Amino acid sequence: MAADPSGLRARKKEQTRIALSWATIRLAVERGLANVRVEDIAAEVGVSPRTFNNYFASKGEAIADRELQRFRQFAAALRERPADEPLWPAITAAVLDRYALTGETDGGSVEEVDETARRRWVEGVRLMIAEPAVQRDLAAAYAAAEEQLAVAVAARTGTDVDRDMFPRLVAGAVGVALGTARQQWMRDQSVPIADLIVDALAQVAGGLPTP
Amino acid sequence: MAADPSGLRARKKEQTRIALSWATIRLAVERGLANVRVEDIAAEVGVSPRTFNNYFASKGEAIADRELQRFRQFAAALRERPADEPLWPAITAAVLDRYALTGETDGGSVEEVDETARRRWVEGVRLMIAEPAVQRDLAAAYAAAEEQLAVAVAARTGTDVDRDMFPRLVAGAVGVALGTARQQWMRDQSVPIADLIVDALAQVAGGLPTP
DNA sequence: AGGAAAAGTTGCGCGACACGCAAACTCCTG
DNA sequence: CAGGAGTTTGCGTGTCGCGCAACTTTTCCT
Repeated sequence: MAADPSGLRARKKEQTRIALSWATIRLAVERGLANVRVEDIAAEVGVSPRTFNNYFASKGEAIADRELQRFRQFAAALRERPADEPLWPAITAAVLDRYALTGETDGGSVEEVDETARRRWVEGVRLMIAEPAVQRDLAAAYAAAEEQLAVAVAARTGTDVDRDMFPRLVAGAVGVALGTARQQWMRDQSVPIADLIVDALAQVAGGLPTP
Repeated sequence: MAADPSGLRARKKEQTRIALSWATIRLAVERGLANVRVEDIAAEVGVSPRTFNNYFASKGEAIADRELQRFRQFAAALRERPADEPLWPAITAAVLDRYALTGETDGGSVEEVDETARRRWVEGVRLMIAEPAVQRDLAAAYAAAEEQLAVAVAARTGTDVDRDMFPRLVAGAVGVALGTARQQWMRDQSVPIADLIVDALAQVAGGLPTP
């Protein structure tokens, strides 16, 4: 479904999925989620309102989808790391590879935007994230993604997803680390997010020692 | 709001809140969430449908509320642990105190229920939890509760919730541990949940070493 | 104690949403 | 190029979520 380049068809589908997701985010950031109707999003993408619900069950889900995809890509990246690499270095590398370096900040073109616009955007995102509905779906998306990550971890460590808590604990811990890093970054963008991620992962991997 | 025995009023309020929550859970477990309307829940508790939404914004939120309260109680318990106790032992003790020992299994009376009924209940819960809507609100509830826990951890370790990632990482890790333990227990009830919790917390506190 | 104020509940109503269903349309396969 | 699987779309419907404005109950102040 996600990485399925089978037909030209699936590509188109994935394209509208992404378009819908971005449109939702953009509008929500600009006007606030409450002032965005499904109708608007559909119009923005040039598709029927009914179709929106074919892809997403709610606006929140559409918003969370980008984050979900990133997390999934990262899980996939982990799977393709050399098998003999120790777990935590592999995770860190995979995260930095697929998660932090993508320079996607906006709906399409990246480029340099003037500073005030960037601030406005970040603030908008902060407000959007604060929205209860978004929190819900975002959290759920993380949970779903962690499932996949847990499988990857299990494969790598020779543990069993159904019997051992280990893979799920690792997946969950990674999710927490990434989420916390993101949160921290939104609060203060003076430190690069990659550094925060590395730091958070290190703390988790180190057993959260009291500083 | 939660632990506010100020007036006789708040008590009553908390009572209906709990009643609504349990009623929602019970009905959802029995018939499946989709077959429970707000109207039914309200009727069960003897209150107006409109009132349900005064307490909860959705059925999912009502369901998640019990778990949220437990988590909050646990955060409170942590706050009252001796300040010189090391972090992780304090957390473990607080969890076992407030989280695992409450013998609440059903809407009210505990007692011994016959085995098949218990299994039916657990299975019902499993299905309920699997419901996307419930997953959403449950995850959100955890996130909210972790916020409080983070504050407690910060106070105990002399860190700052706004500047250090540490307290949030710890809170998140604890949440993951509890969630994973609960999940594991639902899959196989042969191991007491308290043991699973202790195990999960120990793994997290130990830096998730590959077994 | 008594009455005003604060807090909670209820009924009404509306805008929006989630989703089933079936028809129209599009792309793939042989 | 024709059959069929996969998608989009319009329509209809059952619920929601919540604002608003009475109405009732508790609390507080003098």
